[in-house]
Amino acid sequence: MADVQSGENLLFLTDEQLRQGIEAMFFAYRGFTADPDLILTELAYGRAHHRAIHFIARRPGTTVSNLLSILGVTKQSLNRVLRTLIDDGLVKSEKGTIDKRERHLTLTDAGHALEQRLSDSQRARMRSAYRAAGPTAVAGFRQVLEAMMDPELRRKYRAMRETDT
Amino acid sequence: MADVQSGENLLFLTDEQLRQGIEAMFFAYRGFTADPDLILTELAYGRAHHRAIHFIARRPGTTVSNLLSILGVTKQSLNRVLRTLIDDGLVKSEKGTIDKRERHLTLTDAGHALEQRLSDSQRARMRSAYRAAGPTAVAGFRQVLEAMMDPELRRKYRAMRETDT
DNA sequence: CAAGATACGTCAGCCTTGTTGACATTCCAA
DNA sequence: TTGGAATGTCAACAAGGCTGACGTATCTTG
Repeated sequence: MADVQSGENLLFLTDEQLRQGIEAMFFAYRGFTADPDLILTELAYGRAHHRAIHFIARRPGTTVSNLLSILGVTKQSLNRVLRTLIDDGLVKSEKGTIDKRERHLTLTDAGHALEQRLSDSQRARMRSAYRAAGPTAVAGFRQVLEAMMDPELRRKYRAMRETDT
Repeated sequence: MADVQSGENLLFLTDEQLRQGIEAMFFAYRGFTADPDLILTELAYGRAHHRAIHFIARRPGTTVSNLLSILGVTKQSLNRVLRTLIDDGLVKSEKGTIDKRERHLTLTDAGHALEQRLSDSQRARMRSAYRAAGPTAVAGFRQVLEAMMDPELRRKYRAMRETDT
């Protein structure tokens, strides 16, 4: 009985099941990025710009180094992207008043407009996937994704949730 | 009553919930690729090599054009990767016997060895995430991911599952 | 059989986005 | 006042996408 039970419960841990999960992640991520990518291409931006815009929108006034720790890229890489966004008038960078070394990043009106377009398109797909799968599935989806993150990123992810739901 | 019910059922569709799902995908995908990336870096390969190896292992004897349709890249891009894998003796390319225009791709022993290393490391994380979240969550995870795919890729994903579970 | 389509390879060049390394500036804090 | 942190920037490089063009077998079809 214990054998049968554990056998049944662990079926989802076979190598085959795991591999299917891996492939599902691969294919789903393509869908996940497909819609914003269309908009970005049209504007000669890339995913890096999207990511920066997303997290600046999420945390207005965030600093460069905070953004770096979330995105996990080098400052040179981020800076190149920020440079174009600032020059194009989508992002505003302001010296900190408390700590004047820091730059606080916010979206301009144009930045907000683009952010809205991008996240609308991405949310549309998410919404239809959520709707198709239902609330229980969505809860499971979130649980597995969270368990898959590196601890450090999970911490950041959760912190981002708490502060402003 | 109908209002309350639909309100409750649709809570998982608020913009905030959707955005959290989007961020979860972003952070989880980083974890998803982190472990194989370590191995690949050490061998001077990239994710593109991993993807090719994965799907060749999954479908031994697959053709170049089939791989192209799964990976969604240009033949030039794939060819660059395949070239190095063939030259390094990880992949074997053989003219088709029925249609001699086709090249059938298989892994060599060395190719299998690397594939094993890569997928072991990726499955380990998957397994621990699955274990932490439990079977119900995993079912939901898979459902949402499938619903998120482009229809064409969902077709390919399902086809890959059916043929050899 | 001739003509067109298909599968594949390859050359050349371009872009985005990541990397390392080096160096300057500004400013906080001990 | 001095070390270190936060930021910006220059330069060079690589992976891995892309387009366009061209060539060569090999099927397929009229």
